[in-house]
Amino acid sequence: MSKRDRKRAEIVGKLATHFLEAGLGDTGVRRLAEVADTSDRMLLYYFDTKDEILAAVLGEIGGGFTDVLDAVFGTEPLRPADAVTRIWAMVRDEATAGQLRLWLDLSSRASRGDPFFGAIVEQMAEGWIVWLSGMLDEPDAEKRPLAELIMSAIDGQVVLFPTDLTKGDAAVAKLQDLLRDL
Amino acid sequence: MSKRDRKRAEIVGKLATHFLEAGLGDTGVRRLAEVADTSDRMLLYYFDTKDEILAAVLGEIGGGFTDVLDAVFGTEPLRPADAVTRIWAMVRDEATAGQLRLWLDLSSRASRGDPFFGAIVEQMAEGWIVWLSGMLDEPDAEKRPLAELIMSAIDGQVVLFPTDLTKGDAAVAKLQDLLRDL
DNA sequence: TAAAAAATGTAGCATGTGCTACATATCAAG
DNA sequence: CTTGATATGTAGCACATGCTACATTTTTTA
Repeated sequence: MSKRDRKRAEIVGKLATHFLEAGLGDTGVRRLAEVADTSDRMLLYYFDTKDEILAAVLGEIGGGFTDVLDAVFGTEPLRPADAVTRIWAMVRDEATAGQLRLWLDLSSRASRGDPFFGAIVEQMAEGWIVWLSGMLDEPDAEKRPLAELIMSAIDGQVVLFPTDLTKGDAAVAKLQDLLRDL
Repeated sequence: MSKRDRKRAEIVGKLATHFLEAGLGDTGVRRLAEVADTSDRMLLYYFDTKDEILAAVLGEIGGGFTDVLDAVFGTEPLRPADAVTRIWAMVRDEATAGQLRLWLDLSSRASRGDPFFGAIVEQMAEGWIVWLSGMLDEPDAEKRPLAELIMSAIDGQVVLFPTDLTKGDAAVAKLQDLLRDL
């Protein structure tokens, strides 16, 4: 691995950690440089453009995310209601909150028409959905719509109650009720 | 009402309309001035600061929001699956898309801890939920959790598929399936 | 060890931002 | 009509943005 590649990986790692903790926030190159313990000059030496930096970092976050999921969950099949229990517990956990905040940030930028963020969100959403639908103990034809419903209901809590996720408990419980009859 | 107050109201009105149609987007003073048919010089003559402008506009939007909902829908009771049909149609409509985009914007800012945006989102979320639960033809105890679930599932589509809401059709259909057995 | 290549610092450009100083124009009150 | 307040245009400041030109140091290679 060339020095360039190592440096890029190091920078991406530091920025990914920071974004997960602090949300997307200020993405100015001078600020990114601070976070990565280098100078803006060097950032733009190792990367061609600011967008390339963000793409690399968000790609890393998106890619590493399903690993996290696999680590937190097993890979054994789950009944839908149980999957909801697990995912909701994870989302409610403060350690995961940064990722959700980040997700909201990305989506809102994507929905403003920014094609760069649009592509990233699409990729991440697909990752979540494929992962979850693979775990569901249901007929194949039902897996994907169910996974999409569960993911959207969970994400919806973040939109609806961004300042206090506990308010989402009732809706999630209701979803589990409905899913238990499957 | 002084001329100053009238001018302020006029500006706030134009900006609110624009934000509801186009999302928060570019909030630079020069752009806001264009939208409000005036100059940046005049915007900052009638308002002390850019933040004061945004506060006034978002306050206006938050306050008048349930009126918009009542105007679009009637007030007759609906079975949950039918409510989903109507709301989803409304959200899928391009004319409403801006409101959702705006909501996403506000939520993402709120989730970063900004108390001003937090309050607005809370107000809007509560408005939607109360409005929807009032329309549901269900036992009282079930109304609110159901309304929250429906709203969150719909909002979740916007987070999951910000660039192409049609992808949310399958999940919404699944939700309707589950609700039909109630 | 000399030459070539890679890495890094310094300074700055062009554009965009929120906001303001200053000069005028318009209008109401005496 | 004069005068003072209100309203509006023109120009620009100070700072932030992504990015780059140029010089210099450090490392690699022959």
